[in-house]
Amino acid sequence: MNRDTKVPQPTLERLATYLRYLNTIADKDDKKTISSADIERATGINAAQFRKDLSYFGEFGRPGIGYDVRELQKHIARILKVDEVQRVVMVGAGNLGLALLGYAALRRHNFHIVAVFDNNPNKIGWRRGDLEIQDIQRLREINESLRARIGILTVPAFAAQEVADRLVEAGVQVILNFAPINVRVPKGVVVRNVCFIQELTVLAYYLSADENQQ
Amino acid sequence: MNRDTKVPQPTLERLATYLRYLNTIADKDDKKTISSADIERATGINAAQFRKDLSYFGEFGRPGIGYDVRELQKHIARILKVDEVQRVVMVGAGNLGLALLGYAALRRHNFHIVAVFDNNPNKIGWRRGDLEIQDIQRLREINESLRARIGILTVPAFAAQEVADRLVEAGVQVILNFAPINVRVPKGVVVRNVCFIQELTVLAYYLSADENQQ
DNA sequence: TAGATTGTTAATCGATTAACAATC
DNA sequence: TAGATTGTTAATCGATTAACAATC
Repeated sequence: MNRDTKVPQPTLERLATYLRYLNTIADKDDKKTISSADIERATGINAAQFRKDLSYFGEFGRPGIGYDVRELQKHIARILKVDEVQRVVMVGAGNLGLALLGYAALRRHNFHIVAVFDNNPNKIGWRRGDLEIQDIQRLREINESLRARIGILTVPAFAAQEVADRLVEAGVQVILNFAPINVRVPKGVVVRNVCFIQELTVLAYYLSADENQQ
Repeated sequence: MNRDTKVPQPTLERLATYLRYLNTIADKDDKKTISSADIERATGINAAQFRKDLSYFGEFGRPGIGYDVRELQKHIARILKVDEVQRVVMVGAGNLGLALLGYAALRRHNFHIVAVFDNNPNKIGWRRGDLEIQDIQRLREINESLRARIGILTVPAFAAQEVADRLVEAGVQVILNFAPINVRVPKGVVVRNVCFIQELTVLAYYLSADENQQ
């Protein structure tokens, strides 16, 4: 065990990967038990790495046997706090925001979008499923009762910082930011950025040199 | 300089970040020149890190002076191969795919989506802007003339592997995968995964312990 | 008991950063 | 010349992985 050591970011990302994999096999329950070597085969992540990652949180396996699939699944879900519903507020009801609203997998993974905000008067009042797009001005007020602690930011870059400030003010503790800009937040608030363009840009580097011809 | 050493993945990601920042300041041309210390202030990335990152590709600055903003911008764009139009094919015309099609920033960054495919007969034939959704069966044939080398995968997880195979077969060299699954590809093909759920899951870890109350 | 597999320590690897001579 | 800032080397830091005693 390893408590009080800060958990490395890559460990958390891998935990999410293990969990995703466990989710896919937990239903077809041909296998009750799984070894770190199995995990390596399935995910490509080194078996020792897997054991080390878990060691930050406790001992979940049995020497000679392996790990009980269901149990491990529950443990990791618990560690990552996705074992119960997490309420999410979204700001930005553009193309991307609306697409995310329609993304059923979110709810399946316990992330429930409980409110959507925008500043465009033409959009405010629209319904989308069982949600009504609300005025961003009312974010704080409305989240007082909703108490969502996760925010999703799908506004244009120029508006991102201001909206991030509002989210923090409304009690949001972690933010998933789709705007291509680094927002500043107070200590204690965690931001992760998702940026397609950046991903595509990294990929473009790997294109072979002969660009347009061939 | 550092040629022939393999460029670390984090370096490429940071290059994309520098470029994004340079893009934002290149227009307001109050500053002609920028130092690594300026970069650190703006992006949070260590100044030595910045200089080291560039050193993999050449010498772009002048001691005592710094870097010419425009020049540096051009150099990095060139390194990342985003200095000219890159054609992109997309497979999967669901919520997410259609949202990406409407994402103007893509084109602004030289990524041109030149074709969209789906396997749903109800969708095939639809128009979206100047693109018509085409039958996935025709991917290879159509890309023979389009010669896109970047693929975007926005299909459900269960279909992702098969579609990835088709993309590779059609000459795609790099894939941006939005499906929550690790697709296997031949050596030489590069895949990057974008997975909201995974990002949200990592974020959930950082939520303070008292979950639903308060 | 013999075989399998864990959890953890120690060794390795790679990435980050400080320091500084070179140079504008 | 003095001050600023680069490019690169060397030191530091942290993450990955191999090895193995403990244990089912």
